[in-house]
Amino acid sequence: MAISDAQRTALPTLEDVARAAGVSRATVSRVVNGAPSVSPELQRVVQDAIAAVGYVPNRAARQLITRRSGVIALVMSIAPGSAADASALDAGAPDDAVLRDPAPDGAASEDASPDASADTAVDRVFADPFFGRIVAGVLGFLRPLHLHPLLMLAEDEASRALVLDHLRQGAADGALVVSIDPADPLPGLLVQAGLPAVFFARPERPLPVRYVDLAHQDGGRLAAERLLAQGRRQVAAIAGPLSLHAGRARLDGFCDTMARHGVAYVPYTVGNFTQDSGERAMRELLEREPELDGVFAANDLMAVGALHVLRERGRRVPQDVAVIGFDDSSAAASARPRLTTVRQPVEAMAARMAQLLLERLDEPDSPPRAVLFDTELVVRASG
Amino acid sequence: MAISDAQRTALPTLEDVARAAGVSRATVSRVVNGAPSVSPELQRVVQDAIAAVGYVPNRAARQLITRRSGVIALVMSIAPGSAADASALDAGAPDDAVLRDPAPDGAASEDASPDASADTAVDRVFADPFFGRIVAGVLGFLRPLHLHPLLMLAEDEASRALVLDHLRQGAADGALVVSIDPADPLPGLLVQAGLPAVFFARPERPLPVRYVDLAHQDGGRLAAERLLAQGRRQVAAIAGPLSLHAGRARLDGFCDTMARHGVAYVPYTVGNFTQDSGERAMRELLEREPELDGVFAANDLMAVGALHVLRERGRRVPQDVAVIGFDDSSAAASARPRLTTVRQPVEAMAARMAQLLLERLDEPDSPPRAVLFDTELVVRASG
DNA sequence: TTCACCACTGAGAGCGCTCTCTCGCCCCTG
DNA sequence: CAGGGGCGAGAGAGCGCTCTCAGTGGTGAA
Repeated sequence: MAISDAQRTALPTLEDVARAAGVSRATVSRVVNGAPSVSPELQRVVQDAIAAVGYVPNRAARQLITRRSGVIALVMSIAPGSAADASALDAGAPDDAVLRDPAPDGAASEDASPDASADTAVDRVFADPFFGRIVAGVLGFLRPLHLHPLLMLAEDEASRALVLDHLRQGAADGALVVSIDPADPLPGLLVQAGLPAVFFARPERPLPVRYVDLAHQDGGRLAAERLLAQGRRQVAAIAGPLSLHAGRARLDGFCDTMARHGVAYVPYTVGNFTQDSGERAMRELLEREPELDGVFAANDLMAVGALHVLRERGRRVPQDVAVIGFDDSSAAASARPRLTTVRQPVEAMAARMAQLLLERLDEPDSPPRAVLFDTELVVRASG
Repeated sequence: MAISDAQRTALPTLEDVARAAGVSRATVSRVVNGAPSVSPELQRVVQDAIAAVGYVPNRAARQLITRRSGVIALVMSIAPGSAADASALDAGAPDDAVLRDPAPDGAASEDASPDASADTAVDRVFADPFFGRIVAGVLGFLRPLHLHPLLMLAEDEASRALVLDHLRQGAADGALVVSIDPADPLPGLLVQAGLPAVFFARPERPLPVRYVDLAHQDGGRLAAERLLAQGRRQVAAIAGPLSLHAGRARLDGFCDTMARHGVAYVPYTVGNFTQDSGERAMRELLEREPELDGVFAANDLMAVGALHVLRERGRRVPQDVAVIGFDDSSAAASARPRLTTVRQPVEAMAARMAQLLLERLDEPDSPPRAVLFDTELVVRASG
């Protein structure tokens, strides 16, 4: 990895600007950084000189002394063998067949896929609409502040160490961590290293950290109330992994509310938040409870899977069976029938997460705080 | 934005390690950077000292002299009023209704969505599965090299300037640019500024740049051949924006192949790559050609929209009408019936794009090159 | 008039690292 | 045994910036 010499042709420095403007380096620096006290005339002169020589400040030099990089790490943390034990599933439908184009007609095309991507946990993370929403939320908040997120992935011992090192080296001023594994050691490591971090969803093991989270239980309640209001009494649930707070709480909220209204028995199956697992779960539930008239899935992807199976089995939605999802992801609106779902304001949560980190950066000694977001029921056609 | 003083408690520097090891700063530096010539004993001593004092190199100091940040910018560039003139559509189905939870039961929850995100072009970009695939591909390639992508968004004059400034300031060594607007000035600006950049898809206006792209036309041909092989002759197409090369070429490849096989008339409608536009297009096509028996959509999202409309209209897929999509995105596999589609190896393309950038960084004077990827037909159930 | 006090600007010391240059040492050769 | 070559290590000069501290000139109060 050589040095990019090409246009290293001596970019202008503060010194150059100072010379051009006939002032000192310090004065130019003051102007560049929103001068607290530089006379208007000099300010003009310096501004002109900056424009004339085409000066841009060198981030590295600035960071060296200010100890601020102006970068925020966005860490997607997925430990292998995690709650998403989905590795065995969905590796392409069995009926898939790839017809390779035998002879590209003359074009100098190159088939350059060296390490053909196996469909790993990693790919699944980025394929989930959840990821895009997080990014959109973070970016929306950071952009006006002229900050940018550095995307990092932690999936094993090595990459976790790398993330920690990068942070310690000052590659970023702090980390926004989306951890989707209850046994993930990263949160603990970050705290231990004293690195500024804010989490999406509370860590599974209690830690004195800042985080944003959702009133999951309440979401489950909303779904239950909706089904109850429709007179559904033979309901079932497709839960998320019970090792995750989100998985347990959504289910609990649903079941508790049902129980409170006299529906004591709520059969459920555990999925892993993928569409395929939703399909499997729905099949199993129909097997067990052929008469069911309502289903609550702990996320939209699983709900969509349930929708497919119900259609395949000739059940009409919502006439025969009502289906309620969770998240209000893009999948909910594009499903047919459109999915009634419990909204999780992911973008707003992600934005808030970023805001919490900046607060922590500005006031290192402020006590850790958490922000809980409320859910809403988005009523569409499925239930 | 004050300084995070908390643990600024004098991180150990090279100097400290040198003292601890009883050697000079230079020697420690050599060891840290894969010493070309340091005696094994000394190496051991230094390594131990590094571990003992808990040293991590300071990136800023290093970057200041090496002029390498070890960061790659990943720029999503969307000019407003672009090909995706989707602003008018899909802003929530009209039948949506939000039931706000009136009284959260006591919990100290906070409804903190200050700038409630309007569904902007930005959100749409990140909601598209395409984005996740790009990220996954880039990350897959960069990660083993211990490099990280800095995510930037360029959507208007101001943010474009910001991206350019950041690059000039050395926030990143180069840029990977995904530009989804034919009129986007960013590619030109980057070239003009002499900044290292590689593009996903060729710039609409010819520029001497590196890029990866797809044999779009060939993909259209594959789709046509598939339909022809099934004896479909009343075919139609849902095209992408014709202002984009991808939009035109996919359509051209499809129509040309049809023509070559005696199907001279191929009605088509232009969509904007969203599911909604696919639905609208399908409705229009059915209106115009009630007898059609095959549809080629320029991407999977639009194909899924077509699927919905066909079902709604009582057409069986694939018995009555065959549907072929493009991209082989997650939407294709999760649709019902599963979507036959032309695969675009986005992950591999993104990885290659990153590789091209690193090559450019290593050899600034190497001539711009492009890499074209081939398509494949992925046969599933829809056609 | 004198002195304290601003308000503004300049000088200079580093931030932590890399890299060139130099030096010392050992080994090989004539 | 002297001289040359090569290798390993140290010294020191910055990279471009910020920030403290000192200095200058002007003003108002004593």
